[in-house]
Amino acid sequence: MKKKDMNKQTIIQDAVAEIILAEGAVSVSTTKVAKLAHIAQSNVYLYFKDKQALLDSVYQRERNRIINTTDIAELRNHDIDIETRIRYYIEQVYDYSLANPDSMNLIQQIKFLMGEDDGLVINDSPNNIVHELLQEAIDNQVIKKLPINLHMGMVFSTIHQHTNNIGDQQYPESEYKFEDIYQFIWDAMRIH
Amino acid sequence: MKKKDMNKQTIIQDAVAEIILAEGAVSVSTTKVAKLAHIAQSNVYLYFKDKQALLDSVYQRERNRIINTTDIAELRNHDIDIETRIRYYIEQVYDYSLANPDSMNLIQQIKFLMGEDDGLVINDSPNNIVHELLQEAIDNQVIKKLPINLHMGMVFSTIHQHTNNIGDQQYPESEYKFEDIYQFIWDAMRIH
Amino acid sequence: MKKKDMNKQTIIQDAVAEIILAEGAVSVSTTKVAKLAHIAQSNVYLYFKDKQALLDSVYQRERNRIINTTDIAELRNHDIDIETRIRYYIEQVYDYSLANPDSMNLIQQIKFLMGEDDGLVINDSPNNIVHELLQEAIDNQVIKKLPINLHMGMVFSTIHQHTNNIGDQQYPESEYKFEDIYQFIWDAMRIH
Amino acid sequence: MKKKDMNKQTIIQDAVAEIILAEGAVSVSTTKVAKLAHIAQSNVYLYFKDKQALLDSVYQRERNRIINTTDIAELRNHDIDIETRIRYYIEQVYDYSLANPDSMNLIQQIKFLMGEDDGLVINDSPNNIVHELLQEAIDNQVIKKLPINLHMGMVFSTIHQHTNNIGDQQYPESEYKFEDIYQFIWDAMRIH
DNA sequence: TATGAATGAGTGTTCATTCAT
DNA sequence: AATGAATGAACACTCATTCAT
Repeated sequence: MKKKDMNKQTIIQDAVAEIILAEGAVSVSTTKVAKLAHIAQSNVYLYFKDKQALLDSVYQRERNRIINTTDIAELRNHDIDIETRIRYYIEQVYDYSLANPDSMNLIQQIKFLMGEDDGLVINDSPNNIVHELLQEAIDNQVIKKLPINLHMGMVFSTIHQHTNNIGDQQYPESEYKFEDIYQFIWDAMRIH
Repeated sequence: MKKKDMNKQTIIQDAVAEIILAEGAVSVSTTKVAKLAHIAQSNVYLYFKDKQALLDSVYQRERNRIINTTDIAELRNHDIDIETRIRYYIEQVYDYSLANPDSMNLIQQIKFLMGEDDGLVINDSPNNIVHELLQEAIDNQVIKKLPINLHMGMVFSTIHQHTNNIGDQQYPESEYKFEDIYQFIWDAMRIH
Repeated sequence: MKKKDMNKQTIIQDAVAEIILAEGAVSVSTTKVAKLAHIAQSNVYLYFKDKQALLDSVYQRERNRIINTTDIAELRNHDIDIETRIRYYIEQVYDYSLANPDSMNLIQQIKFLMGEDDGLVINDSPNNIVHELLQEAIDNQVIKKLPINLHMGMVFSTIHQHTNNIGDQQYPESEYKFEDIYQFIWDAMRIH
Repeated sequence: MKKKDMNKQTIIQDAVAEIILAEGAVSVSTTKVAKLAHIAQSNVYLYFKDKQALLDSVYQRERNRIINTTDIAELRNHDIDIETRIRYYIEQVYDYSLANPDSMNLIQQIKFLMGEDDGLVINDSPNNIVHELLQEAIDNQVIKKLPINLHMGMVFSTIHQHTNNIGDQQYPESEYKFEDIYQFIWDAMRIH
């Protein structure tokens, strides 16, 4: 049993994630979580201050997964052409989203539950790098002078929609190449 | 009091809308609705079969507002250049969204609560016309051969994000013209 | 439409009876009754003081049906042999029960709801005649010296059970003759 | 306090039984049960899945009481004369009913609430033995060839009525001996 | 670390009844 | 005579959270 090695924290977080993906974030309750994690209900409060903290932690775990999976450092590498760096960024979001379709859904669900309405656009330090990158691109007149969250939101929502389409088996992954999606996004962003 | 003229149905729906916009769809409860509408809780069930029906009705009311506000018929007018029709469609979404920023948020919130994950993309008859339009555009090689919900999702999410930015006073409405937003969207869609 | 001739009282009572037979007396509510009778809920109170009065009236209606259907007078006819009169009484209960199986169930259901636990044994004036008859039979040492409600309860419960068995299609009505049932009952009552 | 030793399950079940006997099964509500058991209403759900499960458990508890109190095994002992075995069976029902008058009422009330209309005749394994016994008696022409539930219903309803009469203080227990009741029942069943 | 027991506040929903029209 | 609107009380059930052990 793999589960034996995991610590309880992780088991609980997994339960939360499972419920969110199956029934939506609204349906998460300590009762259900405990049942799914095979622990006592009160036990949840041993590992998490309250339900909010629990959801936060699941959210953060997913954020970290992204950060650890993707290579942000390169985005700051000014030796690389800015257009290339943006493409690299989009590619990473694309790869991550296809490899971890649930991850994006989790983040979206939790953000929605918490009442944040900027969709998948996340404002934390790793994303600040992206923010800087896009700001730089705007300043250098590489991409359109529009609010940065419009640029980012478009990247996320497009890729996420595409990933969900595949998950819903609307078409096979092979139907569209990265290049197709990238062209769509990049055409929007760039100055023609 | 304006409210005196309205019938109770409307008053209740307004209460629901108010709560959704202030606290999110998750927070809607018959208790709160009744309190805000200044009626007894049980009274809600005089006008709506159950909570689901209540939410549905609020959703439909918003849908109808869109349908009645926008001019779908023209989108089918084959005398008009297809590119112009798409531009016209985007313009309508843009105008509606700016004029009724809450409307989009209501729809989004209710859809989320009901567990539909295609965001603001709506699959009902008026939207089928849009669907047809975009399909025609794909067939005529006017826009990129990509899933239609990618095209539509992009229209909605971009405009909605922009509208929310204005609502959050991140910048004044005057900061960006329709043309700016349109260019962003259209560049993504069209074949270059 | 027959219903047009009936007065509302009757229509309402019919609705109550229908609900009781289909779902049990517990399920009777003014809401359901009104819906089934195609009248406004408040209208019920135009014809009946309250729910209790409504149920009482349905009960009484059934009682009267029995009284009007059966021939009690003969039971007091001392020109007739007492044993014959008892047989006649049992025969009448039997005939009525087979002809109106719902009637007995209605009475039973309503009595249950009202918390009277003497089953189908009814203590009102027409039954007092039966009571007298059986008392006379005890005094004359024709039937066993046992509480009269034991005698009566046995008559009712046996016949009612038999009727329900037929209703449940456990066996066809033809399977047992009145004589079979009568023998069972009479053997219990009489002194051997 | 005796109650301290009992576990909560039992306390709750007792509360249910008390309400049923005092006000009828219809009156059982989690609110009342909790109040009587001196616990919070929500606490009921700690011990019972739902109200149905609660009622079932009270029913089963009573069934088990009967099963554990009575001696069914002997009824199958073919070394004993069949007539004697039936008498033994009736005696056991009689003894149990007098010793536990509430028990029968509880069972009757719960069965009625659940919409089972075969009265006190119970179709579970211990009663199958009685069923077998009576079938055997019919086959051997010891008792009348009538539906078995007519035989059993008569045993139960007669004894139960008698017990209730005593409970209602219509007459003292001493007024009638078992032999009197038995004769009444047995005369009905047997072939003369 | 772990649990079961406990609870008050809240959920959606149904009910019998009243009243103005 | 008839209705629609209104309501407070009750219902079964779920929840997040606390606490003693």
